[in-house]
This record gives sequence, C-alpha cells and structure tokens, in this order.
Amino acid sequence: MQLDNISQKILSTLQSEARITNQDLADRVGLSPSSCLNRVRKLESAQLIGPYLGTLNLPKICRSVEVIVTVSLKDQSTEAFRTFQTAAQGHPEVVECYTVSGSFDFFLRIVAPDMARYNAINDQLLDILPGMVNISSHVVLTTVKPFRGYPLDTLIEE
Amino acid sequence: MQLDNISQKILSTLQSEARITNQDLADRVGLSPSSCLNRVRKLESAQLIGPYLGTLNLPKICRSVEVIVTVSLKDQSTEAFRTFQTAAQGHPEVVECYTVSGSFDFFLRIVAPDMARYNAINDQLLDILPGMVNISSHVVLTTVKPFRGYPLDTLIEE
DNA sequence: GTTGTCACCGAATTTTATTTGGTAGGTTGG
DNA sequence: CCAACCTACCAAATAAAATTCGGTGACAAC
Repeated sequence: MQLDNISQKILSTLQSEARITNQDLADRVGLSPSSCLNRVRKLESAQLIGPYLGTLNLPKICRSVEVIVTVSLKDQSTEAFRTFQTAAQGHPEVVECYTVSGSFDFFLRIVAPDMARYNAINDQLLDILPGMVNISSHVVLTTVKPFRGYPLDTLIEE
Repeated sequence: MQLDNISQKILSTLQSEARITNQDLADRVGLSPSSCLNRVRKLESAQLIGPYLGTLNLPKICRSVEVIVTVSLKDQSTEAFRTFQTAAQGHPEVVECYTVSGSFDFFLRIVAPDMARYNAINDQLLDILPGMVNISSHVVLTTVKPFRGYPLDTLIEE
C-alpha cells in the first residue's frame, strides 16, 4: 500500500488525536467526510493503523513502580529465546518487550503496584531459565519524555 | 480524585479502545450516556486520562530502524542531567526517554529512517556533553510485546 | 469509443453526542 | 426533624456526526 500526502496526514493526525471526529479530520486533510472515512477504513483494514489507546496518567490513578529491565541469556539458543519471550508475553506486568542486538538480549518495561510485587515478578523471570539468565533492574525515576507517537515527518520521504 | 468501579472501568476501556462511542461505553459500564459522558469529561479534566493515540504499524508505513539506547553521564551533576534531558526532548527521533536508577542514567528509544540517520543522532547526543557521556546502542530486532496500556487490574485494589 | 475502475462529492439517513430539565439520595445546618 | 443544598443519575429533546447511497469525472484497458 502506497501513501499519498493525504493518507500520511490522516495517519499522523490519528496517531496523535485518535478521537478527532471524521468531519474535523476531513476538513484538515481537505476531503469530504465520506471520502475521508473511506480512507480511514482502508488504512485500518490494511493495518497501517491499529488500536486506538487512551494514555493514562498512572501516578494520578494509583501507586505504582516502573522498572526497565535488561536481560541477557547465557544460553543463546533459539529455544531459550522463545521460552523467555513466551514467558514475558504472559506477564501482564511486562508492558513492553524487545529483542535487541548488542550487549543485551531483551529490554523489558515492567509496571507493578510496589517493589515487593516487582521483586516477585523479577524472581519469576529468573526462574524461567534457571541459572541461564542475567537480569538487571533499573527503576524509573522520571519520565523525561513519554511515548506520544512516531515522528512521521522525519521518517517519510526526503 | 477517588475512583469507584465504574470510573475504573471507564479508564481501562478507554485505555484500550479510545474510539469507542460514548453510548457503547455507557452500556458497558452500566450508565446512561449522559452520565457516562459526564464521568469521561471529569476524568479528562482531572488529567487521569490524557491524549488519545492511534498506534501506527511503522514497518508497514515506511522503512525505519528502532534503537534502544543506554546513557551514563560521567559528570552526574544536576546541570549535566538537565542539559541532557533538554537535548533529548528536543529530538523528535527520541520517542521515549527515562531517567533511571542503577547502572545507567537514561534509557532512550530512538526511531530513525535508517542507520546513517541514527548514527547522526547518536553523534549529536554525544556532542551534548563532550567526553562526559557514555552511550550504548541496541538495535531492536523484534518487538516481542508492544505497549498497549497498563494492566490496571493488577495495579488497582487488593 | 466503450467499458470498467477508482476516488471523489453531496445529499439523505441513521446513529451518536450533547444539552436540558427533573428526580432520588445523602449531607449540612438550623 | 426539616429545609436547603449537593451530587449523580436518568430520560427526552436537540444538535452534530457517522454512514450510506447514488452520481460524476478522471483514467486505463481493450
């Protein structure tokens, strides 16, 4: 699927203002509401744009701790990777997980109600591949910049 | 602001389905549309729920590389921290940034069109505090679990 | 030139959001 | 205990938005 300027603008607008009305969106991109809606539906069907999320202000809602975790596997077999991935996906507290190149194998972001709970999760992760996994925890002190979408401007074209 | 069960359900529903209609939301939480809308407005005013984001499927939209970056400052003065934070916030390619405890000072997630661009950004970050900053890059190989909201169930009550 | 496709628009219709009283429950102060 | 006062709710009316439905023009294939 190739994107003209209008579809790009739809994507970047919906990325940052998911609850905009179709009419407003149509105005912004210079289409009629019906055409605009057609485009949005196509972008959704093609899965260029996925779920729409409300961003919660967690500190205002409940007590919580956020931890960024680096993981290295001593046994870097495909099997070990898959085992760890599956386990990470199964934990709702693991809100984000990546495999990476370089000096670590995984980065996780974990959110728990308190340190005791975090510690329990940490232990569970260590138990996945006993003795074969190296985990370092980094408690988040401040969120300097929360994720608010990708910079499409700097990514597309040029 | 204290949250009863209904408001919690509103928050968790909007977190994962930001474009739900107010009528459907009202049905789900067992309120009339007008009461439900009232609640949502209050939650928004109190900033318990913030911007609504559409999640883009970046690989389907354009070529890009994603890098997770660890940063350590040699000079851990307040001044150095603030300088680095401000710089990170100024780069649109830095889509996420945290200060953390432990063996690093910052974690960043950076998205660039290609490695050459990423390298340029990396250089710019190094130039912020010449010789005083230690940066390690970890190219994202796979997204095991993308962020899709916090697990409110495990965070609230008990 | 004819046919088919595609994306668009405007208008009609359906659905949703929003506003506007009106009511019940709970609290406060007399 | 009662009255004044909140608060949160609902139902109904209105305003706005989403969605559907032809109809048109541009373009490509034949």
